[in-house]
Amino acid sequence: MGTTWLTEEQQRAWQGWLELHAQLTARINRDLQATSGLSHADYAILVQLTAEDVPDGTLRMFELGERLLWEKSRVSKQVSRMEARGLLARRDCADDRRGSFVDLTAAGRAAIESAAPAHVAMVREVFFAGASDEEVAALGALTDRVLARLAAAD
Amino acid sequence: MGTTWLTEEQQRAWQGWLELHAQLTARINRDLQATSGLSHADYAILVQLTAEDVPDGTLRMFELGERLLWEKSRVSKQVSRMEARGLLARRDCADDRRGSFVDLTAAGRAAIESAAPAHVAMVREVFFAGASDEEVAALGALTDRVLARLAAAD
DNA sequence: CCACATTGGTTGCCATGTCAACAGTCGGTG
DNA sequence: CACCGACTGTTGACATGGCAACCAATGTGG
Repeated sequence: MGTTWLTEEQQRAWQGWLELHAQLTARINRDLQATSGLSHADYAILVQLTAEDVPDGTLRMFELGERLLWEKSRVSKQVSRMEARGLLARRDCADDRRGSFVDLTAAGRAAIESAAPAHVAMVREVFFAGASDEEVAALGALTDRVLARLAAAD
Repeated sequence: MGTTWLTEEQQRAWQGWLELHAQLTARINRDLQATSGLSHADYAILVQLTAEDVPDGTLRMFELGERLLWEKSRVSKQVSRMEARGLLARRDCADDRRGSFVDLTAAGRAAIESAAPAHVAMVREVFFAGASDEEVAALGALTDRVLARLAAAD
């Protein structure tokens, strides 16, 4: 007996997933770049620094990494690029002399405030428009389940 | 009146999508790399060249690009890398002297035949295990709809 | 038949991501 | 206190992807 392959339905769903993944990422980056000059990675960092539970717009490098599930080197380089563009500022940590704070600058805040409405609108119009509550719930359930399996196998 | 944001449910679903996207991609690449030394991009190319409608394991460069929805430069570079590893071979096209065929080599066929079972098993176990037919159908419907919207807005 | 747009493919430059190595710091334990 | 392992962050080497410029070949309208 041979390998168990995917059913026809699964095959289509999986291909659809992969294609959607690629197309949506491309679209997000293109839109963000065009409307605000930000990459999706820039946007993700700015979202964290303007989150409700970050009232002062400041996080430690490692906190950014934990929140975004990014490698520390990725955070470091991303912050460096954004710092060079004036969106962020590094600040030494007095308590732990290894550490660095990342502060949102006025320019950074302006950038995400300018980018967010169009980005959110795009997500709503492309991703959620026409989706029933049941579909959204099903998607949520699927992602939670798959993420749990991914985490379990690590 | 302000911007229309996402509902709580949509917010969670969207964050879940983004995280799933990141985690699943990482997992796929790690697994493929570990079990067969292939990247997901390698695998995608090999899948096309071993597709049922490609009986001779040969495609033109541009056909690979169309099937995968990849930029031509991406195809070119990917093929170069795989050619250097002996998984593929380029062959000049007699009919159109600009063109190149890409031929699957024996090593390339062996590589995907060795990689596919574990990869498919992982997809089944992580992505589809525990999913009802309704969930798979809902996912398929969602991807089709979003892809249509993405295509429409281009 | 010729001028010109189009197509197929490659290349260079830049941005980004991973991994591994490193440097400095902290903290707990003997 | 001294040591050693864990933690924080940076860097360099390398792989990859997008974009634009480019070359060569094709085909098409006049």
